Amino acid sequence: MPRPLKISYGDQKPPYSYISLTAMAIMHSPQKMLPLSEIYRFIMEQFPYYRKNMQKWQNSLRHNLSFNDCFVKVPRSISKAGKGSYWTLHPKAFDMFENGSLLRRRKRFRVKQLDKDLIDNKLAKISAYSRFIMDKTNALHPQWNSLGSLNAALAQSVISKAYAQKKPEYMLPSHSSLNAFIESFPSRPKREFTIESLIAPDIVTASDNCKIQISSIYNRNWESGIYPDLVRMPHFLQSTPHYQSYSPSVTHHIMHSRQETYFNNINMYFEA
DNA sequence: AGTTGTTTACCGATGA
DNA sequence: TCATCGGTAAACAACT
Ligand SMILES: [Mg+2]
Repeated sequence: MPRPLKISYGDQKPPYSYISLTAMAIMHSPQKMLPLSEIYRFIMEQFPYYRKNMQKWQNSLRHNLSFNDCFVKVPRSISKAGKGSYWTLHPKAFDMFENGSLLRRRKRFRVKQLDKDLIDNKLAKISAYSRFIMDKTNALHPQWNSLGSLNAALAQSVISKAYAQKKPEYMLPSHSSLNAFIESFPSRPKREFTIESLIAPDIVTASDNCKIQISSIYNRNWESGIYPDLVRMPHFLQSTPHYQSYSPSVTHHIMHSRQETYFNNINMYFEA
């Protein structure tokens, strides 16, 4: 990663690309991830050049965050307030700026298309799983699917009570067996070379009111300390017909990666 | 209304 | 030289 600079560039433009500057900010943060506003702050504090024309270079920086695979979003935990996601580096991009920090890298970091296909498959399974959950919820409590004015707290208590009583129709696989359970769902066929499928956004519609979008992928271990504060896979009981956002986690292994654990962070939106 | 994030497009710079 | 990397502008969706 680019070095911290004791050198002051004054009003001169520092010899770093936006990618370098962003990586610098991220690597200097305690948890190796920052919200967008903190990336701004770091750059402006370190380099006076960027205290002017903020709308322009911040637009460029946002473009870099989205465009480059080396930057991935990490969803905020529900407990933490905040506007956007955290941004971190893809673990395989951590040594991207090994030899100094030049304006231009040898190669632009890209995630293998095969990996993206793997994510797509997993996403389809999770989508099917969420549909299963939604259908099951609707079957058990069809009245909850009717419009709006449901008492979410009441629904929560009803279901958590049934769950505590271990009523079989309410039970879900434990978290430890969840991955296998999700894996048992069918995946989507390979992406076809039609215009529509190539143009289609990476959003899979599980059911009418459930959208799932890949938020980030990374491969840190639980022990690495950088692991974000994720929320466990929610009970289907939590998916009341109110707008909610979850960050379920799913593990899978990718070929040639030995001890690394890949995590998909996926935002699921349920709306009434 | 301002922020955050995605995407397309164009062009200059740069490295192999 | 040529493929690609980086900077910039801009349209736009979605969220707070
Ligand atoms: Mg990205």
